[in-house]
Amino acid sequence: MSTRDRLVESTRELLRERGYVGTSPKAIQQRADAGQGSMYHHFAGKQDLALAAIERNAEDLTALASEELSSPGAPVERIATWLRREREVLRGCPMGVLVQDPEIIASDTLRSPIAEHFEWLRGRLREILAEDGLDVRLADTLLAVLQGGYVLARAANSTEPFGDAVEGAIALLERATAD
Amino acid sequence: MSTRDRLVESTRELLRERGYVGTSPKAIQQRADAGQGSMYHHFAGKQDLALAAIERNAEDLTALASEELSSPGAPVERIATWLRREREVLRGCPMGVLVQDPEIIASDTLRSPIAEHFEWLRGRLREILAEDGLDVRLADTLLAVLQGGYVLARAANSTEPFGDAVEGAIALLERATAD
DNA sequence: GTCTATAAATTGATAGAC
DNA sequence: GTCTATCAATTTATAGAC
Repeated sequence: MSTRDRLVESTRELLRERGYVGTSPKAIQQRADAGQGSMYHHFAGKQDLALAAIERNAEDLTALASEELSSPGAPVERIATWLRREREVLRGCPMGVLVQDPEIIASDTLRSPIAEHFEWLRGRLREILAEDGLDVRLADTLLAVLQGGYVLARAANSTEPFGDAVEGAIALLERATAD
Repeated sequence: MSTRDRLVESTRELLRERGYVGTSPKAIQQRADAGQGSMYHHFAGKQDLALAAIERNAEDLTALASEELSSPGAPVERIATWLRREREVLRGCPMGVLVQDPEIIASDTLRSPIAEHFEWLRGRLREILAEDGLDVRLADTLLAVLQGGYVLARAANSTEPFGDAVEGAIALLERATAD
């Protein structure tokens, strides 16, 4: 992996672990085993690195969700497959955590790619819900269950609330479909 | 308001706006119009202030939810009242945002009061769901919808996803009750 | 491309006078 | 109780040699 790539991967990890405000250029360099000069050669600064990390996050997460949501099966089955994907819940959602960071929210440059990712997911879920004639607002409900599940799990320091939240939502959805 | 109280209120605001990592003692003092010496007289340091702020958050939020969830009306109606309470969505949940902060998650002292608050809410919701014979796991689903709604709203810089998530959840719940 | 030096500002306290 | 001084460490770079 190139120095540049190591810097981006290091930033992705640190953003997830410590947020944007809590991540220092120095920490990024150390984890990437790169020097100060090297980092500033490849990137203009902290924000530039964060942008690259967020864009790579978006690519990865879009690819995963896209595949799950397009698999064969009934609409609700595909949604359940996506919701039940194994996640490192206690580490937080790579995108969701960022949205709580004051400096990311204050910067359209950094917030936009995150907003676009959620917007894409929402659109894809709406299409699938519409196949079954379900209320398309449920796209936001399902996304919220996932993001909120992470929050509850971290508060409790346990993955249990995440699992319960997801299973509860799937059960409600199945009942709504059985008409 | 006493200097001590102003310091706590100042900390509550800053924790919500900027998180724990992003909040400096200096900023707390300036917003509270208190000097350095004054702050360190009343509190042992940043963590001590955060603890006081979190505890006051918990008191306020518990009082609000307690009242809404105990109002007259059917179980699902009471839950809907609580979910539909007007919130300053784009400012984030005073408790939920904190849970994404690396130093709060790393400190049991700071995380515990937050965990207890969610635990209390979960228990209260379970009691209410049980009244209608509903799956008690839905307590976590509903809490997650709320917390996730905040996340989606902040990502989109719009309150719309929050409203859709909540209304979608209420609609599902009403349908599940109509048996 | 990578390295070292330098730096102004901020962070989170402590010390001691009033 | 409140104030000012001081401080070691960190933050986020920039400059310029190699």
